[in-house]
Amino acid sequence: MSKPLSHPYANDYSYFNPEISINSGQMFLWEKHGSSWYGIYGEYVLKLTDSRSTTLVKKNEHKIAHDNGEIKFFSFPPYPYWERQVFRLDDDIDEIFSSFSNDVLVSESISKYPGLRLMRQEPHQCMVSFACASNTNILMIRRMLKNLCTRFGNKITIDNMKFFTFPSAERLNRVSNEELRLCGLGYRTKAVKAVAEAIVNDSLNIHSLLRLPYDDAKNELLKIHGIGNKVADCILLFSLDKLEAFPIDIWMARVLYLDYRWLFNNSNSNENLIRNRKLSYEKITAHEYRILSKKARDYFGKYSGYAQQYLFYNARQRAGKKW
DNA sequence: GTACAGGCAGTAT
DNA sequence: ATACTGCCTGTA
Repeated sequence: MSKPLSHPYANDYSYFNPEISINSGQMFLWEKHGSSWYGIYGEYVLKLTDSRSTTLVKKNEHKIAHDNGEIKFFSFPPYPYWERQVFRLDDDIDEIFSSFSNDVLVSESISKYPGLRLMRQEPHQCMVSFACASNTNILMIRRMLKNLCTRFGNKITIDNMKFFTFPSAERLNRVSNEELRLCGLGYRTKAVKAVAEAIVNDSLNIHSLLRLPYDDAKNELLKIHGIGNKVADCILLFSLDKLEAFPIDIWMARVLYLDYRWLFNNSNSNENLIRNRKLSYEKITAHEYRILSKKARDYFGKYSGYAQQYLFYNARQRAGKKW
């Protein structure tokens, strides 16, 4: 599944920072207890303990998937070397970073937030998560997803704490719309149901989506009710290995309009687009999305998604947001 | 009360 | 093709 680690930091986990990566808004179901993070990854509960800040690492009855020096990685059930998969340690981070060396803001953000990385999510969970993400805020998304897990997931006790795995597509597809709605999904109920149904009847096949090129995979996703441009790009970037995806939410639109205005100065029609925008609080139209997306992806290149993550995090920090 | 939050689909131009 | 509008829900 994962390539062997070949870059210079292959055995040095200090170059990525789980704390900042988990907290950068791309993931929803991770919680910190003590010096450990616990994350829901489909049917798994992942745990990492940063023993750099503590002298004692608590031994427990769960299988140690991997123990690599300063940060210890566990999972239940066992999932050996999940950190390589989830934290994308198979990416050539030096090549990725150097591809942005001409861009001041991304380069600054890379050195300003050391250890921030993209994370690779479980695809079904990622699809449902972002199907819940339209027109709401991150706290609400977390709540909806936690509700889905506690109602329909499996309970696993770790370190005397209860965790609930993410409900499978089969399970969600069997659940009635009324039951789903009780999780606080509102009108997103239909979207979640559509995702679950598409996976169960195989009109969405994760294996083939992984193999398809970006555009084709995106077109498949867009056929699902509740999945539009932004949600599709999030799914492609965060779970289907399409690093050229560049999700544009309201925050990224602000970044593009404020910090990358010059990108749109070439053509007159794009000038109008910018001038007509009152300020950066309007919702993004489909037309706008297409133009912004093309410009950004042409400019940032095949690792656009990484640039997006740094710019997004920087914009949120700049605004003093704490999720 | 009412504005707002990591968009989207349906409908009208 | 592009623009306009309503929408679940909880919080400020």
